Amino acid sequence: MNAPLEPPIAPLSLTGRIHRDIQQRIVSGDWPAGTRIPFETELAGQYRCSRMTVNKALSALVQEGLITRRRKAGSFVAEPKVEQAVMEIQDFAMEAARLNLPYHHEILAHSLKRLGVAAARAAGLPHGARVLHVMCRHSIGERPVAFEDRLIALAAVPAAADEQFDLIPPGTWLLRRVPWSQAEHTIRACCADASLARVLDVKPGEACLVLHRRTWHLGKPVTTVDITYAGERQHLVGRFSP
Amino acid sequence: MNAPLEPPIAPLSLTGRIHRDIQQRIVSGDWPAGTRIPFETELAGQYRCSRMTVNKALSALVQEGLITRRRKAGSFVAEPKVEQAVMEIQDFAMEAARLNLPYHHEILAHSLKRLGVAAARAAGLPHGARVLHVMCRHSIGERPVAFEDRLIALAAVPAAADEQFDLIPPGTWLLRRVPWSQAEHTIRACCADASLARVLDVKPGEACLVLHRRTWHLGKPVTTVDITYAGERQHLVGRFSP
DNA sequence: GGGGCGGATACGTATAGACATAACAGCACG
DNA sequence: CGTGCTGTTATGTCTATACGTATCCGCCCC
Repeated sequence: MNAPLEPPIAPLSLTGRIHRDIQQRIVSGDWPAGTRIPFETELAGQYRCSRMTVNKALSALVQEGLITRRRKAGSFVAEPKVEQAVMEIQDFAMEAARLNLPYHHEILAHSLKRLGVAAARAAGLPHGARVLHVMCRHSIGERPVAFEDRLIALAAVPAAADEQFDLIPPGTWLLRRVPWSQAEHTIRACCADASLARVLDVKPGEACLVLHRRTWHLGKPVTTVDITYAGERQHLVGRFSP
Repeated sequence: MNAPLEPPIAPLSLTGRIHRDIQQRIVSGDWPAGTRIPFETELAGQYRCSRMTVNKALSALVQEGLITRRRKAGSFVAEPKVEQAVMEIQDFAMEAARLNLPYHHEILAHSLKRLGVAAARAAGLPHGARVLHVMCRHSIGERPVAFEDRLIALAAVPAAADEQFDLIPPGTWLLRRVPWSQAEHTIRACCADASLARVLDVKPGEACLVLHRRTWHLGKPVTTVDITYAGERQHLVGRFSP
């Protein structure tokens, strides 16, 4: 069922054509939300194919959230879930490569500790949990672009205790080694205080973007990170379709 | 094929079980990226079902981006596209309902105009295009939560010219009436200047989150909006899985 | 008039079989 | 030695059929 996702150079399969035709009529506004689309049997007649072929196309549209289906009632164009957007979080190294500038990071702090009560609650970890605390600055060219403040739960990632992160930044290291099954993002704005301003080379009081991310694996916390982007030089971008 | 997305209260179909089993092994890290998953015929044997049944489950996994398939070679666990996150943008009215507080909005400005050169470029519209310019404040309870500054291209949405937006805020109105096929988000931080501080009831200089969204329909711009969230009271949250 | 019942309907799921196609592997021939 | 042919294999696609099941709609009876 990946045909409709690929460039339509290859001659589309029948299922793919049905899928594309209906998708076009929906996104073009031809069939607004709530429209009842033809029954499986009707479509099967129109395309001179079996009901299963139509069914595969419609099932794919359900999976994409474009239609909903009810027994006996029929298939209907779904309400657009516009409030969901695919947000692409920047990878600093990639961003630097795109700008043709060198990327580097510096480890500012690196310590093993046990969490106090307040810190444990903030991180969603049990009181006294052993964690690795890493602080790190990312730079593109000569300008700092972000400050990263991260806790890694050693219960979930024991190997992190032996890692210095001097060659690979902690985010990249974790992505490569640890699977994750759930995550949560929070994005907010804050004003840079004196120490943050110094680290990021911005004026004190300048607005910064803070991305807070918590990651779990099979219900157990893996890592908690605050990434503070340097002032108005940085922003997050996302492009998406319904 | 929507079974695996629903709560598993209903007894899962065979296709759904195969789907879930494989999905679990992938997200659990049991089968890391690149692992070849059993052939369709093998799985059909294991589950004592026909190849079509397995095929439907695997097709759904392809659509979700969890696996890739190559003829003759087999099916493989895909590289995780971790940098994609589903970001849920808050709907003010819904947020207010959740807090059991009244929501209301006020139209602060409402004018028909033609775009100057600079404004047209910023909005991605042709110079001289007729637009509706609306500014609006959203409040939950008695506190303002966001300031909305929106341009609506009348070429794409002629009906907007006759709408006062006094009952329905412009964002909601557009969502209900106009289909869209592409959008772009930019999130950045800014410091509130004097007028913004007054509108949002925050201290001048306080950091605010700005969500800039441009929407197209069939390649033609529909609307451009800046939503400025009131200081540190507001933030964006997203929860997601690989 | 209204409430319950049953039939018709449209989707949900699964089967078995068929042929097409891409790709790999091994063999043979130049 | 490498190049091309061919057979095997796994997926891709489609058909025809079957039965389950939720739901709608209209009929009938009270």
